[in-house]
Amino acid sequence: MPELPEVRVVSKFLNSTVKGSTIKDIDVRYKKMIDEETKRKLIGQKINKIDTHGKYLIFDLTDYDLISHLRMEGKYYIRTAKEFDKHDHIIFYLDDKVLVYNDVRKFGTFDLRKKELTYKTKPLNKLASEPFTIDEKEFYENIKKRNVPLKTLLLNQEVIAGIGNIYADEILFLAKLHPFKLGSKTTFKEAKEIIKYSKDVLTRAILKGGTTIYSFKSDGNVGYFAQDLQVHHRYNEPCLVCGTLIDKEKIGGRTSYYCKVCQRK
DNA sequence: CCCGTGCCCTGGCGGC
DNA sequence: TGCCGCCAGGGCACGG
Repeated sequence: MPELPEVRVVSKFLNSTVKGSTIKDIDVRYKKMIDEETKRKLIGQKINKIDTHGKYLIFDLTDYDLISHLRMEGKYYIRTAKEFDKHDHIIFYLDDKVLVYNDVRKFGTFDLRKKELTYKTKPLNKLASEPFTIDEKEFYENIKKRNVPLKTLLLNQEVIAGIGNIYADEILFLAKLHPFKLGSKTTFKEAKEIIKYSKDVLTRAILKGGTTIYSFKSDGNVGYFAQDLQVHHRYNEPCLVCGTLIDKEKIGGRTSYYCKVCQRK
């Protein structure tokens, strides 16, 4: 599931392949994904660049911003084969190549906004800052008043942007904080540790091309951060710090992995 | 306002 | 081998 590092990798790929291209036509093969009016507005738009915010990709077009969220399995690739894959849902016919959006689960979303409304309307209006730019004090005050587990707060994009299930587990493990620890019980020092390790993990993941678990691929190449994961998906394997077997539990509906000895409540 | 639950969707896997 | 049921996951609507 693409999180901030994977989305950065995808945007780098898109900037290197479709920046400067113009959308000549679009084939919407899964109608629910892009409506007719949006499709009409997109045709003729030039792609100036592709930005990211958290897990969102933002195509900076001539008159609009196209906000793309990959959710679990969305991916972009430049079409080379003649045949479609059954999960190719949107085909962007650019002036010089064909860009394909492929998504097995069909969970990905597209939102088109006039530029002045991009950050004033859904889905970006309530989005928090990324760990790299978030104000520590503000983050602390925010989680301090919440009676919910840290794991849930890290996954809340209105609290901090870009962290998903995999990196949330890694961050809490490195910060030695129990995923069930409540935001309200967290100290300023601990909040700062969370930010510090968020930046650390995400930066290292970006450098490795992201994490490839399940079926995430940016452009046919895999990311290599999976081998660096210290707790996620390591149920019943020894903790790399103390040897205790890693626990697995659902928190807020999300499977969470943690070391009950190293991570304090 | 705050928090928890269920839904969207499909492939993969365990169980029989 | 085949089929069924369940699980995975991000964000949002909805309900208490």
